[in-house]
Amino acid sequence: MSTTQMLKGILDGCLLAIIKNKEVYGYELADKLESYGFHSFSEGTIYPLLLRMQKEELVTSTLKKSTAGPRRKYYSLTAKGEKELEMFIKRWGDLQTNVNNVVYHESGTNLRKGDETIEK
Amino acid sequence: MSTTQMLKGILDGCLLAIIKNKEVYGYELADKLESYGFHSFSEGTIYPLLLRMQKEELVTSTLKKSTAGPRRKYYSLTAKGEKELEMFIKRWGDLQTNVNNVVYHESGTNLRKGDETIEK
DNA sequence: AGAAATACCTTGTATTGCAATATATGTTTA
DNA sequence: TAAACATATATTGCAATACAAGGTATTTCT
Repeated sequence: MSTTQMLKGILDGCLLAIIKNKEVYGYELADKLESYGFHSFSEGTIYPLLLRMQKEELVTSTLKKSTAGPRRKYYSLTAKGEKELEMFIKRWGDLQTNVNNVVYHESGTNLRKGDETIEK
Repeated sequence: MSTTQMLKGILDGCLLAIIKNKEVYGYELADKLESYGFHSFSEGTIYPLLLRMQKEELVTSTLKKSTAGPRRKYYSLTAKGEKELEMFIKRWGDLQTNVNNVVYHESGTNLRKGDETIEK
């Protein structure tokens, strides 16, 4: 049981959320994720994921010149990608609810996690 | 991206939490998880997981007669299992914080659980 | 005896995070 | 000029794990 395993299938949604917020390029995403609290991600994780998401038409990419270094491939969400992000957020909310139900021994009928505000 | 993928590495912790709460047998766990809000789980998921956790000495098992059907293998947490559960709960808390940070575009500086200092 | 429900286990497959490695571009420094 | 370094993308192979499919054994009910 490791953090790596717990991330499976969740990282996609995180990337979609970041890309929706602002056009980003792959190499940038590791730092971006770190700023959100994650440990930095391997490029061997991020690039294959981006290529897969592009193949699935969730994102599009455009090459742009960099101020320093080779060209960057910037990613944007497609309409399909936005839809996928919405579904991810719903599934993520359900997962949080259910796991917290288990951990704190509550029944699954009450406690809706959907519409609460995030407190700091 | 599916719910299946999002469960990877999380189901172990859920089973540990359920077993800690009350001695249970494998076949019972599918229903148990459903009562907590999950869709029911395949036995092909649960049994290998229980065997693995026993091999790792996180749980112990004892066979008991059933009122109807073959004997049931009841599982209990070991001390090591309780420790593992605690670590899971911490990792799960961190994961929730970080993913919610990403989804709602907050910075990761105010960690809810970790209290760990982030270097660099 | 036969059928159905209960209960456990094994095998093979698909998915995915990641280390290791490769390749290419631009800047800085000796 | 060349060497060194940082930036940036991509590929390969491995490990972990949820799960469908299939199998075995026990008890109860007709």
